Amino acid sequence: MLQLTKRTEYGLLALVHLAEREGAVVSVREICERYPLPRRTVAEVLKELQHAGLVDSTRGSNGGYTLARTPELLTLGDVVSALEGAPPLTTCESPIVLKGGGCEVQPMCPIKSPIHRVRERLWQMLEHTTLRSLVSKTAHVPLGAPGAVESN
Amino acid sequence: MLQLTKRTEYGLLALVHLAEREGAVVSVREICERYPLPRRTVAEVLKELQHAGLVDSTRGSNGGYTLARTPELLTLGDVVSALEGAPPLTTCESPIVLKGGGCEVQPMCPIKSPIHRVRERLWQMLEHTTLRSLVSKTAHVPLGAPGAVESN
DNA sequence: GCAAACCGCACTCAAAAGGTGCGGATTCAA
DNA sequence: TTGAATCCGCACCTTTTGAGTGCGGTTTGC
Repeated sequence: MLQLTKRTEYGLLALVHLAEREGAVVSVREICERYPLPRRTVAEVLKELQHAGLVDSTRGSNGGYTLARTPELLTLGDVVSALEGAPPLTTCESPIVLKGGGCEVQPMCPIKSPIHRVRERLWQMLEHTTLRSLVSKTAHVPLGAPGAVESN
Repeated sequence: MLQLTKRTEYGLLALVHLAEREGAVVSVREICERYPLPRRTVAEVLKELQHAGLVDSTRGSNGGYTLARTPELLTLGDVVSALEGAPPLTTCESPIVLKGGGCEVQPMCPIKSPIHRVRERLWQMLEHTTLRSLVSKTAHVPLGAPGAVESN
């Protein structure tokens, strides 16, 4: 499906919240008090984002996460590629080949190259959408009412 | 995943082949002799495309499919929306809402509107990619060697 | 009549996505 | 020093979605 995964949504929401808190160390708990998301899954996503170098983690009692870069330098492309991998968009390269030597020999199957163009345009779009542009227009909402999800 | 489904690939390949044959009635068998695709699944996809009005079908012995419109008027967006449905890109509208009234009351959750922008741009891209642009640059290859897949 | 093609329901199988159990390590503060 | 809050990491389960097939039927041309 041409759709972002829930994990990517969670990651975006978490990053938006981190950006709103501007450098503060933010715990998973706080994020899940702001948004009704499953705590464990969000934690896993943050961990992946940390491994990808998008956020830094602080362990211990007052630990949590912070953005590793400014929101201007964090793009949707970074998030998607960290959580879903670079998008192949089709599996054309692997199984589907023209009979009698098509894609393999002559790298110009009738469908592959246009799809590649679509993919590249999509990818450019993702890479030019910064986290800042996802935050800037929205008021800096103070912490909302508590109530995480894990307890369900 | 930010990726087209195999069915969409099959549909595109089939439509490209239909376009190459310029109005001829093309059977599923012929398509599967051209590309090593599972016959039944391709048939199912063609059927869906027919229900969506993208192709016309002819029943009987020399039956098959033809394009319902010229390749200039058939877009990637038509194909994707016929086979995958209009892309929501996120499920933001349904389950994820800000606590204490966010998306519901004030339709401006910090993540929804930018995602919508991304979605719309992607959608525009799909709608401006015509089947013609997927075919034009490739030579009109004559029928290749036979050999469908169903027999596997 | 027979073969080739499309039609349509429903079903199975496999892969992906989403989420959780459980124990551990680290840090802060009382 | 003890305990609570936090992140860490592996492995597992459940649900959803995607891909493909069984099987019988209908339509059409030779």
